[in-house]
Amino acid sequence: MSELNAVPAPKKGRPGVDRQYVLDTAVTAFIEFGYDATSMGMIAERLGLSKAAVYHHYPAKAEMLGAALDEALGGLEGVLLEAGAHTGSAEERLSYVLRGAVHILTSRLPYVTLLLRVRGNTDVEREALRRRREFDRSVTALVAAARDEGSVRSDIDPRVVTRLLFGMINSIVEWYRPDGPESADQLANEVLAMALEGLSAT
Amino acid sequence: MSELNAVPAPKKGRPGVDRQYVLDTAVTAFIEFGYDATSMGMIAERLGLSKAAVYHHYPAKAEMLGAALDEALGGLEGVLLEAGAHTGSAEERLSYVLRGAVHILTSRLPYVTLLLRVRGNTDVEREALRRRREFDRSVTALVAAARDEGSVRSDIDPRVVTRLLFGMINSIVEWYRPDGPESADQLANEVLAMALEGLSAT
DNA sequence: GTCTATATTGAGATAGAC
DNA sequence: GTCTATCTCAATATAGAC
Repeated sequence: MSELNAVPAPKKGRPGVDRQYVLDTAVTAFIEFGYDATSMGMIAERLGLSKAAVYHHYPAKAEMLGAALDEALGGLEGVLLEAGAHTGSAEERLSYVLRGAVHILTSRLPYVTLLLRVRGNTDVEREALRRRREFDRSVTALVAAARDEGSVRSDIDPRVVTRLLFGMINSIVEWYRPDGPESADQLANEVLAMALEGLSAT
Repeated sequence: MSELNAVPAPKKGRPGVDRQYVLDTAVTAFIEFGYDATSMGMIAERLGLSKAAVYHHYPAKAEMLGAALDEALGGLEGVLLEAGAHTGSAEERLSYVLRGAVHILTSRLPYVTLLLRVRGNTDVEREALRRRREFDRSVTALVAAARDEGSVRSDIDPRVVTRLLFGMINSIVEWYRPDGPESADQLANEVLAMALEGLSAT
């Protein structure tokens, strides 16, 4: 994955920008102003280009969104695949998924941020929501398996548990900053601790 | 507070709609399509009125948003005031706030949903964010007090704890439906259990 | 690969009649 | 309290030159 907010257009040869740089600039603006409120003119201005030049790289605003959402979903689906390859207990696989989700969330922060704001008003958004629901279903199955093992509390519906867990995890995008005082690993440890053991003093 | 999605314009005398009905119709649309993507024309259409008639009730689209956000923030600030009036331990006051937040969230669901999507691009939104941050600060202080009491874990920064707690709580707006199988009280119990005790089987 | 210029659509908001 | 008609502005997207 590329660095977002990188220095201007790190290209050799001809001046101008590449697709990735256009995408990251657009994503940054989408997050700042919201997707709808971000005009192609604003993206063009940030790139130092005309609107028409932006359309040369992406044929529509919605395709930029689609490319960004695919980065986020691909990462999360990858974590699930890796967890499925493990041979340990359901609890171990669940922990792996939760930690992996935090990792994807921090390493692909802008893309996941965008994914979590999608509401499903266009085809691109609906397809992203479909993949996200599929991810949720898989995690819910893992929670149910861990409950059947006896390693996870059984007094709350696995669907509710999963939603609350990912409510906690996903909220990280609201405040985590890669240049902040906290490393991604440290954050993942704290999130796992809160999720597994809760708030109360032991 | 009024019922959202109520039956059409429950009014006596002249036909026509009142401010509250206009607001609730607008809020429902804002949630469905996003604030920016919702046009005054769409709101008018749902009301069975012309755009001009909508402007008779609210002088601007932003004022509808402001009124909705005030409903949400007023509720949360009220919980904080009530908690401050209690004389118990910090832990008890914190539990009261968490439970009260879940209650406001479910009883004023559309307004809180809107609040949680605000990004701060207009004056109305920035003012709402300011009040929300103030609320967060108060809760963080309560978490710190509970930690000093020894009732809350001390290995994680109170600010991180507060953010994760409200990440979990706020995520309820993404899936809770008042007509669903779960009562608001039952949900509050489950959320408190997950927040305090965590996921692991005891 | 980038530009200027423009076609086209729809937005928020207002005027003034009924 | 509601309407029709309209103003003004900005959006997405395209045409065609360089």
